[in-house]
Amino acid sequence: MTDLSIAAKGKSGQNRENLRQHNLSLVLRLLHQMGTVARSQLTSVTGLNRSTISDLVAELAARGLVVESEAVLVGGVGRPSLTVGTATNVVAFAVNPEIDATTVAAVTLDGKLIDRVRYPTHIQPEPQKAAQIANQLITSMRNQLPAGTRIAGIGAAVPGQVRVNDGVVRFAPHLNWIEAPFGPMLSQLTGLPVLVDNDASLATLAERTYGSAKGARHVVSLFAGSGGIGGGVIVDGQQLRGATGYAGELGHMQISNSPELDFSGLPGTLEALVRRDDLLEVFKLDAATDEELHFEILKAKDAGPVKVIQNQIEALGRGVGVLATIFNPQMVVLSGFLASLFQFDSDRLLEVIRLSTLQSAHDSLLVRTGELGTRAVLVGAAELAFSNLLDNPAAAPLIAANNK
Amino acid sequence: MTDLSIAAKGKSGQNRENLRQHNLSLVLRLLHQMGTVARSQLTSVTGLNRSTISDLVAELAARGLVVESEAVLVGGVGRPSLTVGTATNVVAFAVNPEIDATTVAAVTLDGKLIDRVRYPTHIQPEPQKAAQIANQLITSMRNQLPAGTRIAGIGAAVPGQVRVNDGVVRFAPHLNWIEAPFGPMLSQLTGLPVLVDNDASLATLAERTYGSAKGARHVVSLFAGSGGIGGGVIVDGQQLRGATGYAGELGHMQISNSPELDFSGLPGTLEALVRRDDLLEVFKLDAATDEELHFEILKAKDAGPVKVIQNQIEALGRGVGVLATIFNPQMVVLSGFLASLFQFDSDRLLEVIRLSTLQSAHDSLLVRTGELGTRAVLVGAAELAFSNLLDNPAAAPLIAANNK
DNA sequence: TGTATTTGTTGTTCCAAACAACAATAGCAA
DNA sequence: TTGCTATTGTTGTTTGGAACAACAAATACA
Repeated sequence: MTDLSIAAKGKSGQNRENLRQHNLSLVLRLLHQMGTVARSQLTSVTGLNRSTISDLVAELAARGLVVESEAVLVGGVGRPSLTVGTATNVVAFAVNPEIDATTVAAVTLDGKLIDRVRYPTHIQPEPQKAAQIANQLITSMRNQLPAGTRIAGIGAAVPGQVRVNDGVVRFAPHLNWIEAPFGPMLSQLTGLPVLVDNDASLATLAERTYGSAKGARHVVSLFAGSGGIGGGVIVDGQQLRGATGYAGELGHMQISNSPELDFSGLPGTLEALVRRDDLLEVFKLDAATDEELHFEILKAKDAGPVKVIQNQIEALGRGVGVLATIFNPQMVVLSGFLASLFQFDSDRLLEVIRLSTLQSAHDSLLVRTGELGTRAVLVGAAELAFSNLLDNPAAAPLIAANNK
Repeated sequence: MTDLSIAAKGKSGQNRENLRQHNLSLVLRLLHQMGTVARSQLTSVTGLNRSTISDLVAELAARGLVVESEAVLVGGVGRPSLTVGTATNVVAFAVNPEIDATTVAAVTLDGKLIDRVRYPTHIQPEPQKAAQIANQLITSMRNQLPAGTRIAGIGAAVPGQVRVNDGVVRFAPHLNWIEAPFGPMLSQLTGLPVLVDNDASLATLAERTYGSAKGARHVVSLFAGSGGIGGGVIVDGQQLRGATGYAGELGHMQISNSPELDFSGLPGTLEALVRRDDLLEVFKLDAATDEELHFEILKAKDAGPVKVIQNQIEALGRGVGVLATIFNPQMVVLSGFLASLFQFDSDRLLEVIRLSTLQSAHDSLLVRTGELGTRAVLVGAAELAFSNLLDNPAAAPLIAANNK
């Protein structure tokens, strides 16, 4: 029998439950993103009736997800509208294993990073070891959270290719992880639900929700760090995931005939041509934070470093041009030392981008730098952990942080 | 005030009307795609109740969009299920202006191409001229359609960059059209609603609905013709359109340092490296149909032609690799003479693709040739014309084809 | 021939959103 | 201060559409 593509995502008929779920989700997402809104705004934005919004907010409040305050936003005629905000006692944990450290953070439902611990490791941690570290940090954080705090889950941001469905890290070159079931491991240890995705994809999500791409529906972003160049794409408001979850590996697209290899062994890719290590080398640095590298780049004057920077700008511009042509996004967001390259000579970078982009797609294109810095990955990971709750506020389980 | 990104698409709250519309749309789409389905299948696929399906089908039947037949699909136990199919008297017109001809076709709601006329022109037609030709052909076709036939609208497939919102062709290099309001012109002449999109995007849509990518949710396709290389992308079942509708111009992505220019003036792009004209030249042909070129390619033995073909295979492989890495699609569909290149040496092409694709994304990748040939563009254009009807079966207007 | 199985049909129930009427709270003008 | 108007929240009722239940119809099979 012919397959039914349209309904491929399962039962796609909509019934009353779906409808209620959709509207609850919509309201919670709006609050999650905007922090605090007048109830009257919810009616005008959603197009739903006043009494319906009243009902929806009441249900969310009964579930402890939102709080109604008597707050008075003065100004207009008429009865002042009540103010609604997300509960501050619902949190998610973010986990970010890296080559030299594993970081854990706690983020509230309204996007505030309230706790953050970085646990340095001397060598790259095995998956099991990283999961143990994360578990310890999370356990300690749970106890420090105020009484009554509830946990939505854990989001893990991994610098590598992740099978999003089952939380298995297929290949993380810097961590030297291959087919590592990091999500299941961490879930086993903590007893909390764990979702895993690529770090750059999650940082993109954070920039879209809270950062320089806030509210944009079509975004391409490039994140650079010691682990190479990662990317993320937002298509019509949704993360691009692809058939098996590996989409958005923008650092690995070939843009040149150059034989230089990237960390995954592909030649002539963006990641092979725009390398942090090449910058460190020409600056004669052994290691450097992003901030240190940023200042080195901006104050570069000698011919050697300038030449390396200029070459990387050319390659970056080419890459951005290709992506802008393919995706026709509203904006491209550059983070990590890519933002430093942009600031070093934004005119030239924009010119290269223009020359590599189909004109139609270039007309409306914005190029920006990321706002969230190192918070992006963690906030994005928490965003992932909240996704179940945001999709289905009535059904997603919340777990008590402790028994204070 | 902060903008409300989530609700950016307008009122996104769902009420009962939306719900009914969604379910009607779902059922009609299923029938549209599968042609004929047992009613019991509709219940299992949609997850809706038997009586609800009964009600929905009855409403669609009352509107003349579907037909219930007593047909007996024998086999199973139990009472045989009624068969439902789309009405055959609902058609859309497809218009495809090209450099040397303007083609018009009539396609039924179940995807059958029932009429097709190609009107050759000696020089590339002005937008106004092409609209006039299309109008004449459509008027004539309308009169030949059986009594009672109703028209959903017109879809135009243009070889160039199209602003989908308002039907303006921003730039079509081969037709030499710049900022041509082809959609409004044609709508004015015919009195029918007209939607316009890029030809390759529409062909992709057709392959997804009826061709070799039938039912796939993540597809990248490349179409080659005399007008260069176009592309189309399906992301999670939806066409990739981008912020302003120009996304998917896959022929214009730079994959090499080569200085050769494509038809839009960009160097080193896929279109610049994989050129139909180069093949014609090495075969010493002045002009050729796709079929003639296909045979020339497959029987090529001399060093000269073989070298050109091999070079193009290398470039095509590179391009496909980049796209597979970025999108992680289920399959890549190649059409036009790209399919001929594939058949000439599929082993080598697949090898080049493998070498240019991130392994994770390559694991599950399928490469196929298009099935629909020259019908793809026309069927896709009709698909576009049907989109309003399929999205909202209860509200989209249908116009009598004639007054027989 | 009878039984189990599946589907279509009809009348009823149920639920979430809309609606209507009214109360509450603000600004503004006399 | 006192009305008047404008806007929002609340409460009780209505409504539309999907689910449900019971029954009839049509098949395979023992």
